[in-house]
Amino acid sequence: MNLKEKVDLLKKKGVVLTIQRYAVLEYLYENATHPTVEEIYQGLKKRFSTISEATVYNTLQLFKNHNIIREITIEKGKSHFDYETKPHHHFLCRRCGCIYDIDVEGCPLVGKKMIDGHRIEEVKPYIIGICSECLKEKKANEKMGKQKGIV
Amino acid sequence: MNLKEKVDLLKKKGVVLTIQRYAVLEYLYENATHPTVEEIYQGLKKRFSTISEATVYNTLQLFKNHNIIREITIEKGKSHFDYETKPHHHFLCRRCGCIYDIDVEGCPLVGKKMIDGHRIEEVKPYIIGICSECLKEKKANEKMGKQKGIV
DNA sequence: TCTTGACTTAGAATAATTCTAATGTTATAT
DNA sequence: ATATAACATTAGAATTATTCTAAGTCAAGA
Repeated sequence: MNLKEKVDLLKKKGVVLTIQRYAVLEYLYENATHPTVEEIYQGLKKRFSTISEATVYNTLQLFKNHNIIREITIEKGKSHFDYETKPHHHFLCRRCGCIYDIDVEGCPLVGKKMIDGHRIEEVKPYIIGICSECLKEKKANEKMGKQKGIV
Repeated sequence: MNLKEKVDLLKKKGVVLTIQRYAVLEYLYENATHPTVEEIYQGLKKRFSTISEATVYNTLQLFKNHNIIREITIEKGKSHFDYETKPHHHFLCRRCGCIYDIDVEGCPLVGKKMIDGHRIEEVKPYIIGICSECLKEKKANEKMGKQKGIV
């Protein structure tokens, strides 16, 4: 869904789109890197010097409740936010901290409504490891004999 | 793996099993409810009045690094710990906060080593919703006309 | 214009976790 | 058996992410 469609959807739901709220949504749209609250806050402060962290928190919570964005909490104590709401997996690189979107073919949970008698509302499949970029680097370093292995 | 097997495994790895460390492992073995650090700490304080939260944190970290236990972080800012290390899914009830173990048949990620060029080390599939117990309660309340629906 | 209610702000409060420095314990080599 | 070094534990301080609070700001309708 593009930015305009989400804005229209929010308006239809009766959500007041203040300048700060629009800026948060726009930031997420333009930064598909799954930013944290702090990153969003720092990014917006450049344009809105008086914006407060509480507003960023409130706005993200508001959008989340309207299913306009998704919250990702792979590492404890740090929330990331995703403009994309279609179900997909996330890969966290333990080395560089980057989060990648992953499409897993044939996940039996996608579209499932119930499991073991429990009602499914949301599925958050997180994968943790070392990303392709870091693997490349590791290999290069080993060739040069600089590091014996990062692991 | 039972308690004795894990204790032996730790000893073989050269980990000193102090009385506090053993107590943490035993607590997890006896409480399969995915307790938080606070719950473990409070539980152990009854027997070891001087145990410190830092020790619980350190010990859990130590066990985790040796793949003796697993850490679960579904909700942001709260870690739960699991004695069971075999790959399985977790279901969090948004209403009562309980965490259930789930066996998902045919998950294409189980046993997979690589995805999109990234190296997989751990898979954490979290499912969020309303558990069967809470669904029952909800239904009962609706019948009695007490609540219109909890959602 | 005035009022009302919702939004934003700055800073305080809270909660989970980590750090620190002092103390206690254990294992090893003599 | 003892000294020593290495490691573990403790209590409390510090840090970090998040939420709360109270005051100020803004916008829409009477």
